[in-house]
Amino acid sequence: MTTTDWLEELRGERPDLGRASTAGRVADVLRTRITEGHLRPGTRLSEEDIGAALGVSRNTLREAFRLLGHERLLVHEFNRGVFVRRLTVDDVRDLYQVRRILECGAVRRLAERLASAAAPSPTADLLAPVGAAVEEGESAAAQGAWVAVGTANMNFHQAVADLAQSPRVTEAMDHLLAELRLVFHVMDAPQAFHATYLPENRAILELLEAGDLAAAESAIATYLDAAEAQLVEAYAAAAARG
Amino acid sequence: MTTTDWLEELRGERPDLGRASTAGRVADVLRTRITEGHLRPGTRLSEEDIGAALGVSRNTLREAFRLLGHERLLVHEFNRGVFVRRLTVDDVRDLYQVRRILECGAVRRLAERLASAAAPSPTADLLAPVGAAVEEGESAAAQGAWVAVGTANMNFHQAVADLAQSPRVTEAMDHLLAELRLVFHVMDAPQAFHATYLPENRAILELLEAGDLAAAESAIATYLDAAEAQLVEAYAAAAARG
DNA sequence: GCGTGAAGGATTGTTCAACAATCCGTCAAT
DNA sequence: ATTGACGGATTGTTGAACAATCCTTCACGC
Repeated sequence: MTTTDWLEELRGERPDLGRASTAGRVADVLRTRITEGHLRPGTRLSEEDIGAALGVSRNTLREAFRLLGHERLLVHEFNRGVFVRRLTVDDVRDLYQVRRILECGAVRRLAERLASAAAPSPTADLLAPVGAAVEEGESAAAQGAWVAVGTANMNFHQAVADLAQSPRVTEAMDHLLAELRLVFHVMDAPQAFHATYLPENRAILELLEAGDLAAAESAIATYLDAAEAQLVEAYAAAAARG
Repeated sequence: MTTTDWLEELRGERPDLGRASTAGRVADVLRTRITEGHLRPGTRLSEEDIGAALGVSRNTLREAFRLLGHERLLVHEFNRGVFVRRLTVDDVRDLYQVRRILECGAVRRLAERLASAAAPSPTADLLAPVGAAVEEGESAAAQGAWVAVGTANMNFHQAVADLAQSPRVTEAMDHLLAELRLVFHVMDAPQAFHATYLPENRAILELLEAGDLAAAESAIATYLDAAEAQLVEAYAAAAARG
């Protein structure tokens, strides 16, 4: 192992060091509680109450709110406070519109990169995260761990977007999926929703492994269309009830 | 005009009402100075100095910094302060990677929407902003207003991305172009750079108007490849000098 | 000369307290 | 039922204070 390897490894741990910010840690705590559904959409987050509960000052808490606001998990209404975001049906449609562009675009860019390199199919290490997510989902389903099935499904699509090998696409997809979690917790049975699409994930993986990226892209598109339709219907019904 | 029309119009003015925040206005001021090149990349923004100059407290200024940090115009280094972002060559490549996905994706989504509606070509009002940006650029070039040529070019690509009719894509493209402005100000002659591509913009517009969206998408892709190559070369040279 | 380490100043991180501005619910009046 | 005024509660913003950290300088020893 050379010196530059050492340094390169250390670079990877730099983000952990920067985590010392109090506001960042507060944001982490709130983010988890939101994405895991303990804080329902529409809930108002009182500066005083939460500040007292977490033992941080209002100013620091405000910085945490800003962080989550830009991730679209919170909305900030002037002179009224911050609320856990409540997504409209139009928001859900838009999220899937962006997913179509991002996920299909990632596969398409990968295809063009392979074409210019005269490679027949993606290398195994590129697809490793995708395959891992597929198996993670299947084994979770076998054990009946439905929550884990949901996160595995998210990991799968995150891995697909990561095929673009673009830090900005990765981050955008990360935020996008966090937003989508807001929707899932309003539904009745998000478990069944995710389990439905496990076979499709494997089919997409196999198309990617076979190097038929055009078919994979098209499979993702139809997957997203179906998921959007099902989700919009279920969400509209849930929203109508309250 | 019915009552609901009135109300719908008013909804569009809601964002203007929320603009009363001091931190938001401070962020606006700083954003302009950064994107217009008055604050060079790498510059450190002292909390005390800027707070005194703008007449706001450190806490408020911090909120403004946080806002711009999430737009990637500023970088925040713990215990060291905030700096105007200095983009690496890899950042430039990534920005163009995302542009390819977003702009081409927007056209592609538009094509699929037209196909499902059995429409031969996009409606005129959809392409109006694109056409306006093209003419804006050409008339600015005729008058030698090179700065205006640059903004017109940005408007063109923003308009292309807006074809996706997705609020999130619009916002992402907005932030992306703001980031790119950081690069242009480091170059020697950004004017000539933008002027080169005026004819291409018109060609893309005509392909869109003709309804040949596949050709338009491919034209955008080659445009972006060329622009990226030229920009990366110029930027690397400028970065090497200092 | 050169790398090491300590002292000092400057800047940021965080908290606290205070006041102004704004919103929300209540209640009375028309 | 709508309007208008009042009062409590919450947020917006400020200023000051202290701890933690970084950067510079300078002296020291090899």
